[in-house]
Parts: sequence; structure tokens; C-alpha cells
Amino acid sequence: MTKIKNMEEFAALSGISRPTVSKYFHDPDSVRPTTRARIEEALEQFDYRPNIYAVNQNRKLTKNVGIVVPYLADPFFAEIARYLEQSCIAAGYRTSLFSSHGEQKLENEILDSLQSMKPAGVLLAPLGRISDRSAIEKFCANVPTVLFDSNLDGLGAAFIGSDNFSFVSQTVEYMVRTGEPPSFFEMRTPANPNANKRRKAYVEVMERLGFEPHIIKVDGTGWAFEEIGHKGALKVLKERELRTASVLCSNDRLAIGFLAACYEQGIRVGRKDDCTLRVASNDDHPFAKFTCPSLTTAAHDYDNVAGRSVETLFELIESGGKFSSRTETLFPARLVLRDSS
Amino acid sequence: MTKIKNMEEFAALSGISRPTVSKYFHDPDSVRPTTRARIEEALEQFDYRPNIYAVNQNRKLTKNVGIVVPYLADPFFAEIARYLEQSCIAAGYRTSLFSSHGEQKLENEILDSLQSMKPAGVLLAPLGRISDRSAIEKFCANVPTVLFDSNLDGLGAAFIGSDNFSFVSQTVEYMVRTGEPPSFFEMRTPANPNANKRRKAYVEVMERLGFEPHIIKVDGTGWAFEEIGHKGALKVLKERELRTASVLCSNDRLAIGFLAACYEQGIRVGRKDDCTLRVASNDDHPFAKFTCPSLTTAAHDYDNVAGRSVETLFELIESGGKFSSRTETLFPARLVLRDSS
DNA sequence: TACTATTTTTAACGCGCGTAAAGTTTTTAT
DNA sequence: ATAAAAACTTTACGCGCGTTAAAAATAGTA
Repeated sequence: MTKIKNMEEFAALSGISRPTVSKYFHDPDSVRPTTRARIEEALEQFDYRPNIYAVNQNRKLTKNVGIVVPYLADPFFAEIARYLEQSCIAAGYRTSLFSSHGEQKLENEILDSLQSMKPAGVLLAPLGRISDRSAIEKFCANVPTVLFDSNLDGLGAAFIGSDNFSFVSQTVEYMVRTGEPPSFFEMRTPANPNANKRRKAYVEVMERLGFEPHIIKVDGTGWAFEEIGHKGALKVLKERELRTASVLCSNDRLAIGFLAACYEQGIRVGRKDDCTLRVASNDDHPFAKFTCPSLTTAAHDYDNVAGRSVETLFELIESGGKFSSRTETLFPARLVLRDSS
Repeated sequence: MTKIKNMEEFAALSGISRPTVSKYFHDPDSVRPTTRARIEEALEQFDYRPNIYAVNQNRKLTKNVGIVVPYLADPFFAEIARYLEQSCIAAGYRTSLFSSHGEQKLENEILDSLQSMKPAGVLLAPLGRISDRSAIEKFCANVPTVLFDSNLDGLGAAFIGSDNFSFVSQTVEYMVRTGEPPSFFEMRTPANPNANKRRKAYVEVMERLGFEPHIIKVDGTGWAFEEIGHKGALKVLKERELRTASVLCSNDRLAIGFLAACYEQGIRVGRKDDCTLRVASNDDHPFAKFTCPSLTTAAHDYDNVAGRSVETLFELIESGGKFSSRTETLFPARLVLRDSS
């Protein structure tokens, strides 16, 4: 099997002219079936692939899609990224995956490097509160961008995420219905804007149900939520800050830490008779099934959020990178009952 | 601020000739300090960046490094990937991160697409047992590759990983020393070659200590280890397959499932008086600190494995992509005592 | 069979940058 | 100060492919 150097050479070997071969690689359906067959025959025989750098040098539409998540060590984002990747590849795009690792500086660097890749579009889950708004704004002005998971008002051509109110109302109502109204356990300065919406939803739902909201804010910054939840829970338990035997954690990773602390303190969590505390949470983290006890939580509609995100991005790309107006799409949660509440 | 189209234009604006500017971007130290200053001055004023596609079209050394891990939804790999990424970027390389998601087909596709990126080098943690050996062999013949985490005999220019014997000998000896000799809990057909080495080490250490090895193999394929560990543990507990009150799991993710099953069955795990079972494991997964009880485990030397991997890759690149002989570097484990054993 | 519509071929230019050769300027060493 | 070395400028070609315009070939139609 000879080594093919370039398209010229491959075209010669396949007996088709180079411009036609070029056209074929751009869209196999754009050439006559017979010539397509001849090219593909040669392709099997000689294993040639166009030089991606030469290709992208000239094209406007790079056929590259950038995917940026705030923290890849969180399996939640790893799972979403996986889905996004596969959808993009299925649609004929190449994919570049980046994690901001919780740092603004890195997020900015990623956007910078992404911009020089001239991607057809970008799926961006921003850091949130600590994002550099002006940097993202600038980026979105130059690159067709769909925001997901974490909304930044007005930025990007569209936002797709989860309906935080739906999350919290379901968990709160469930806990109230089957036990006591929960306290709300969260970080004092949450990185993610969803956290703020969840707190607000908690207050609203509690008041509507006629209970006094009780919010517990724990210290700690960064993305080591389990650690923060764990430390915070130890303090909460020691100082008996809970007003009822019921806690709703802002997110599952905090809850994982919370449950670990309960276990250490010998506090039985769950709805069985011998349990003295009920814990629920939001997200349905991949590990929520394996906490002790397993975690009752409101699940993201992963598939729809990811699916709609790529759909929207493709629409955006086909619209030439601009929408007439920015849309926000929110998917409701699904309550997952397990043992912790 | 005017928009610069190409290097020609930027060179004119900075008052330096294009070849010199080109040289600067290749290596800023290769030009005279005064001209470097002038270029960087212009750079701040005009914000120009060379077109990466045009650059890579001609260069032999792409300054790209590919990073491939078998399963990114495992935070262990996410953490390693993060470290590798940062080291590469610090060394002036661009980085492309891929996850095989546990599928051979995907691993092959990634290698394929990676090859057409003509990277300076690749850091590859292969799937292991289900890897397509011939595909990887072919790849390694064309691209300077360093294997890490999971060894494939003879493939790649070097391998850097953990010393599985060190892991298991430490955990087994600890458990024997402070309690009973453990059974070994693993998957029947482990995806990862480390699993086989761990089993062998277990047998060897047990025999040396004068105990009969007892291996429990649970069914299940794929990368959902927690689920497999959970299901397997329920069966083991129900059918009383344990010979002692002591279990060593092949890896932490299995252990997470095992502990969840114990909790559900009301079995107290740990070394306290009221505990009836001790569980230990290997890896020091990021979540091992938050299991219930927290997991005693042998920790990977993350930093050294990752650090040495990039070092080795850079050496490889500088050696022109070939080493005179393939080296295997193994780092020992560090026993992390927590509550489960 | 002749005519039209579609596709392919030929020929040639451009993209943005790497790189090489030859000549000029600046720096360093003596 | 002068020669040698180093860095820079000018000029020009090449990389592999996108793309276009005009000519040629093929397919479809009546």
C-alpha cells in the first residue's frame, strides 16, 4: 500500500480530478454516484485523508466544534461532554474538549485558543459567578456560541439548561409531604448561578407552603464541593443548626460530603424508623446512587439538555452564526426517590 | 484597534520583516532582545495571532500533544488529564484531550483522528484488554507515544504507571497485620491490565504470608464499576462467600459499590468494635474520602506518574520520536489509612 | 438523434505561513 | 578601528487544499 502525499496524488490514483475529489470530501453527495463510488473505492485501497490544516486554512466553516465545561473532574460534566461530543461527531464535526478547572484565567485562555481555531461553533458551560463577563461577551461576538448548564444573562446566542425552580419545588414539596420542611444547605458564595436560583426557589416554595425558610450557608470556595459539604455538615451537626430533621442540599456533591459527615457522627439518615435525619439534593450526580444511604435527588434531564444544546448550535451555525433573538430553554427535573429521604 | 489579517500586515505594523516575525513566534529567544521588544510592543497594540492552521501545515513538529484516557467520567482520569494538560501547556504545547469512553471503536477513531493532527507526541492511557493491539501498534509506529497508567507490552516508546505489587502488598500486609487476611474482590473479566497484576500480587503476598488466597470474581462488563461492585457485593453478602471479615477490592470504584451494598444490608464496615467487616482497596479515588466509611486504600503517586509521563514525552520528542530502548517506570503506592479498614 | 442540463476536467490563483538564499545592517570581539 | 559573527531584510518558492472560470464530457430528455 503506497503512501499518498496529497490530494493531487490521490486524485490521480483514483482517476478523478482534484477539484472533484475536493468537492467529494466537502460533501460526498455533491458528486455523481458513479464518481463517488470510484473515489470510495480508491479510498479503501489507498487510505488517504485530507490534511486538516490545509483544509481549515481556507474554509470559513471549520467543521470544528469547541466544548467547554467548568470542571471536568465532576463526572456530571464528563457525562454531558461525552454526549455532546458524540452528537457533534455524528453530525460530521470534529470536537475539542476543554475544562476550565474552576479558574477564570483558564477559561479565558481556553476561549482565546478556541478563537484562533475558528470553530464553526462552541458549546460553553461557563464558570458562572467567577467568569470574566467581558471576555465571554467578546468571544461570543466573534464565535457562534451556545451556553448551557450555567446561564450568563444576555451572553451567547442561546441558553439551554435546567429549570432550577422545578428541581427545588419537587424536592421541597416531596420532603414536606412525607416529613418535615427542610433546611437549605448551600455554599455561602456559590460559584454557579444555578445555586442562587435554587435558593430563591427554596424560599419561594417554602413560603408558599406556609413554612419559614431556613438557609444554612457554609464557608469554602473552589470546586471541592464534597470537602466543603463535609466540613460544613460537621459544623452544622455539632452546633445543632438544623431546625427540623430534614435537609435539602443545593447540589449532590455537597450532599455527598454531608452524608459522609452524618455517617461519621453516627447519624442515621433516611426514612426508616431508626433514622433521625432526611437528606435530599439536586442534580442526580452519577455517584448519587452509591452514597450511604443512596441519595434522593432531582435529576437533570441530561439527554434533553445536551441534545437540545447541540441542536441549537447546529441551527445557529446554519443561520450564519446569529439568531434574531436570544432564547433560553429550561428543562424540568425528575424526582428520583432513593433511600436518603 | 485595527484588525490584522496576516503576518505580513502585522510585520509591517511592527516595523520588522515577516521572516523575523515568523522566527519570533517559533521561539521568542531566537531574535535580538531589541527586536523582540518591538514585536511584543506591537503585539500588545494590535493583538495578532498566527493562523494555527497555516502554521501547522508546514511544520514538522506541530507543537500539539494528544492526551487520551480510557474513561473521562472517572474522576481519577479527569484529574490526571488535568495535570498532563497543564504541564504540556506550560511547556508551550497545545493540548487535545480525548476519552475512549470504554469503547475500542472510539479508541481507534481517536487514534485515527489524532494521527491526522500530526501531533508532536501523544500521551496514551489505553483501554487495556479490549484495546485493538494492532491499531495501537500501527499508531505508535507513526506518532511518538508514551503509554501511561495501563501497560501494553512492547507498545509505545515508554510506559509510566503504578507498581501494582506495591499497592496490593501494602494493603494486604496492613490488613493481615491488623486483622484477618482478606479475600480479593474483583471483576471476572477486568478491562484494565492493572487488575491482573493486582490479582497476581495478591496471590503472591498471601502465599508468602502463609495464607490461602481467596478470590471472588463478580460478573459484569464495561466501565460502570460501582454498579458492578454493588451488584456483586449483594450477591457475595447474601451467599456468604467471604471466608474472613476482610475484603480487599481490586480498585476503589468497585469498593464504592461494595460499601454501598454493605450499608444497605446493615453491615457495619470498619475497624471499630461494632463493625463486622473490613474493606480496603486500591487507587485513592477522589471520592474515597467520602465513602461511608471513608475508604482505606493505596494511593497512586498521581504527581509522579503524570509528571514523569510528560517529562518522558518531551525527551522522546527531542530525541526525534524514538528511544533506543523502551523503558517501563513504576511508582509505588502510598497507603492511606481511613475508616474502612 | 439532437438538444439541454448537469457534472467533470483543466488551468490557475489564493490562503497564511515556513523556509531558504543572498545581500545588508548591527553587534561582538580583537 | 576593523574584522568577524550574528541578526535582519528582501525576494521568492513551496505546502496542500479551496475555489473559480471556461472548456469538455456525460447524462437525461424529447
